[in-house]
Amino acid sequence: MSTSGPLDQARAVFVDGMGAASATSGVLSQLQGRIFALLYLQDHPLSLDEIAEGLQQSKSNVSTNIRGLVEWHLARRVAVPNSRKDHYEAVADLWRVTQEIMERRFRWNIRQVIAACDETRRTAGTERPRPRAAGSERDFIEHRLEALRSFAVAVDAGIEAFSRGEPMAPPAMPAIPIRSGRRR
Amino acid sequence: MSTSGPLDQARAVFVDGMGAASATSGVLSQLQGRIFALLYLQDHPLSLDEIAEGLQQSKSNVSTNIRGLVEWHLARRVAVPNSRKDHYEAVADLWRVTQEIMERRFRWNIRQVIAACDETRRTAGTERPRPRAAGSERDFIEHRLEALRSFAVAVDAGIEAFSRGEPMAPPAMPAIPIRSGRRR
DNA sequence: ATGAACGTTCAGAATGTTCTAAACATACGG
DNA sequence: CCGTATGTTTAGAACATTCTGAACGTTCAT
Repeated sequence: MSTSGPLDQARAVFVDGMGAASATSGVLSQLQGRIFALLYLQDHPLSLDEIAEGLQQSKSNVSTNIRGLVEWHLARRVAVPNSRKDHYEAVADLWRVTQEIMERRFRWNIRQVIAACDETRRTAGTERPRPRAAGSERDFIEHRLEALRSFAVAVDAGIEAFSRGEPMAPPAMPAIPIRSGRRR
Repeated sequence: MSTSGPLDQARAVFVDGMGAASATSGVLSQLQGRIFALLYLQDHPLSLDEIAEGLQQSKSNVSTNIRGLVEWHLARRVAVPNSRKDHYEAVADLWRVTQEIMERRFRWNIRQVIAACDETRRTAGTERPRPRAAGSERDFIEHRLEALRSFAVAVDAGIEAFSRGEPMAPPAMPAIPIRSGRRR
């Protein structure tokens, strides 16, 4: 068993650091961050058991958490020739992944805000044509809702620009030699 | 007591919607979102008790949660002339607030990633000059760390651009009549 | 000084999340 | 068909977060 060469030690540092970052990211759990980190510094796919053993977690916990990673397209399940086990590798194209997270997490979130504004306006506006003397207060609310809504729309557009377009030199990741299914 | 006009009903919808959005934002708790929503649609500051009553929460809970809102500069504590109570109002300049959140939350988070890369590199590199025959693997790790690091730096710069500069028409919020310290 | 009006802190209850081990399901080699 | 190897589901334990009411400290009017 290859216990703790200096490279494994480095991996441990990375796993901890990325785990901490993930825990506060609002996107990934700490464990998902740790799994990703472990995979990311590996030049070959790892099996569930290897991951579980490397992170000192139960297989079932790794299994459920890795599903999230695969859904976010941060990891990929790959077949390894002479093994029946599932193996996983980190996705190398971080830009693509980031786009996806922007789309599915942040834009979705900001659209919740937009939807809240719209729904509120509908409630405030069409409840009755002019139920009682509250003209000015109603206008104030309308104004604030419009302000928030247009702001949210602007942010949404901004995220889209950042995500869809190529805002600041997508790092390109020039062909790392991954050797996706190797072994033997 | 002015229980549930159509405007209050609209506020309730808004409070729920923003609460839901906040709960998944990774920045604010649900209750913080609800407090902000309540304040945002009010043309005058509210006291702790008014907030607590409006949201059906204990004063202490509102007290602790509102502190976070004030720290994020989403709400402001204001003095109201003839009352000893603290009063709070929502901040209207959402752009400013968003900048702050970008800075303090997202950029800080991405720098964690950068720091993790750097620390890992230090661990992998200077542990010993060349401890044993693992040349290629070490290079692979170095390469991946550099890829992630430069990506993170690019994203960091992107957030800064989005935040510092004026990316897409900062909605401007043209002078809403707030009547900050009104009453009587 | 005294007491009423406030906001905050704190201990514990209520709720939610994360983790484990065991049961279960599925495929595969004999 | 079996039994073994494997991934997934599930029940509940461990842990964390959120909420409440009571205790506390401060301020202010009397």
